[in-house]
Amino acid sequence: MTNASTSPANSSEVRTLAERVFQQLQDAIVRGELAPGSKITEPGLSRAYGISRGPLREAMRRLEAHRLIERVPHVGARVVKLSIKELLELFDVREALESMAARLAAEHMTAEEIAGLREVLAVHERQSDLRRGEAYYQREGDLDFHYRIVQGSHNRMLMGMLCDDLYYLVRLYRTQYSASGTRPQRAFVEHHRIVDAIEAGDAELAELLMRRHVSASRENVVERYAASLEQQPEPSA
Amino acid sequence: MTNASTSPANSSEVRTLAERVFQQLQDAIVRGELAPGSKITEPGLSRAYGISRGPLREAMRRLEAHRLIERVPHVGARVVKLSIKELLELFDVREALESMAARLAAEHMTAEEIAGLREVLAVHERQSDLRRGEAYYQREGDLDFHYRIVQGSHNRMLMGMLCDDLYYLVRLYRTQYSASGTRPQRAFVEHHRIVDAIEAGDAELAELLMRRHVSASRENVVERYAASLEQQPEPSA
DNA sequence: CACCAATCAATTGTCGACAATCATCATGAC
DNA sequence: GTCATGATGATTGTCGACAATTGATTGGTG
Repeated sequence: MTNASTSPANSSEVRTLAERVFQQLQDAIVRGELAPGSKITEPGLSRAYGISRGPLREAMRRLEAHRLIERVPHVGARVVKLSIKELLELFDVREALESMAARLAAEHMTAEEIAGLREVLAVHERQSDLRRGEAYYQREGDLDFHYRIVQGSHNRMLMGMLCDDLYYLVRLYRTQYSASGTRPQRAFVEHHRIVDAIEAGDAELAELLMRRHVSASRENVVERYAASLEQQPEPSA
Repeated sequence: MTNASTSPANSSEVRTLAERVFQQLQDAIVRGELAPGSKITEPGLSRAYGISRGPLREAMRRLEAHRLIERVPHVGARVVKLSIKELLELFDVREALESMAARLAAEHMTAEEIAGLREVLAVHERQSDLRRGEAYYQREGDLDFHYRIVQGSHNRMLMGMLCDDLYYLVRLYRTQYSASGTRPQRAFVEHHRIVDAIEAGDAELAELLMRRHVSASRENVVERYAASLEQQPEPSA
């Protein structure tokens, strides 16, 4: 369940129309149903979802705040299209925030939370054994892992930034660049070592390992991009 | 000018009503004109600013996204009131993001930007000499300093998070807790050392120094809070 | 006297319509 | 043929009104 959130109204009843259509749009964007860079128009979405423009505008404002769409006054809005530059920026921010999260998790995580974290890794491993090529569970499991560590930081501000904002961008990137299994086995051992450090209460080590983990993931993206450029050089736009 | 922002429409003409009232409200909250914790109502603000509820709701949505107000569906909104816990959370996030910003600044800052940074310190020093007790310029200068380093990171995502969101919360805290000169002289030498590291292109050192700098500021808050508790212990609420 | 329930006022959520602004396309001049 | 210019269509920004939900007040009861 990567859909967990820190916001109050979530899997429980969604009180307002704007809230519901926001979640629907968020999902549609992250899953790639709304193509990145495509223009979205208020009357169009209003008709598509059968609601008025009022709640829809509120939903779009929230999407803008979460950096999933970009708006220009009097012009319109389009779904974000992560450039390679922005993608690397995202990884730098993740490196900063997630390493801090790991450090705080090592200090504040409870025994139950650590047990749950180990369970995620176990499930993860089972699925990784069963279907090696199938990367979907791998990917969702990866986010689940990071999710739990952020939750373990017990820092609500950090949780909001990562779980409510950045992780949706990460998922968007994975669909946009159709990034399949991102170095599964290496990431796996790194995950284990991070949990070990957290369980040992070694904040500094947990922070360092998480930092390397995200950084390695970033380098992986750079390599993939360089390879894709070599194979199919894009025009010098 | 700490009012600079990364958003496109800024000091230039503000195109839309919602944008304008958003900035006005943001200013009013940060300056403490709207008391922390006070309830704000749509018809009330609508009358006060002489606009309809439509643009006002959009402005409030943006304020909510920036964590300056808290909304509950069907109930209402109130100005945020930073608890000591949330304040410390804010400092942890700042430590993570600003140390990363300093590191990136050491790698990417241009000669002109570094010169501008030194100029800020010089102005800062002059004012600090002139009026030692007067902390206002000190404070604004402090934010100016941090501002420029974040800009120097050349990471737009980082700039958005820190300059558009967190720094407004920092200013809100300073008015809310009426925090006067936060250890001016020590912070000053720390600033100088950070610039030295950036100018030398020593990313690791710049990161470490910024980290300590923010961490020390955090400890200062903890001490002040402990002292205030001692002097005037609050009920065990 | 304390506690619970129903009514009521106020606020929020939603809707449809009008005005302002912008992108497009066609027309004409150079 | 190319570029500037004006009309046109659509979209965004703004407004006022109605419906739904909440919190409080008032009245009654144990």
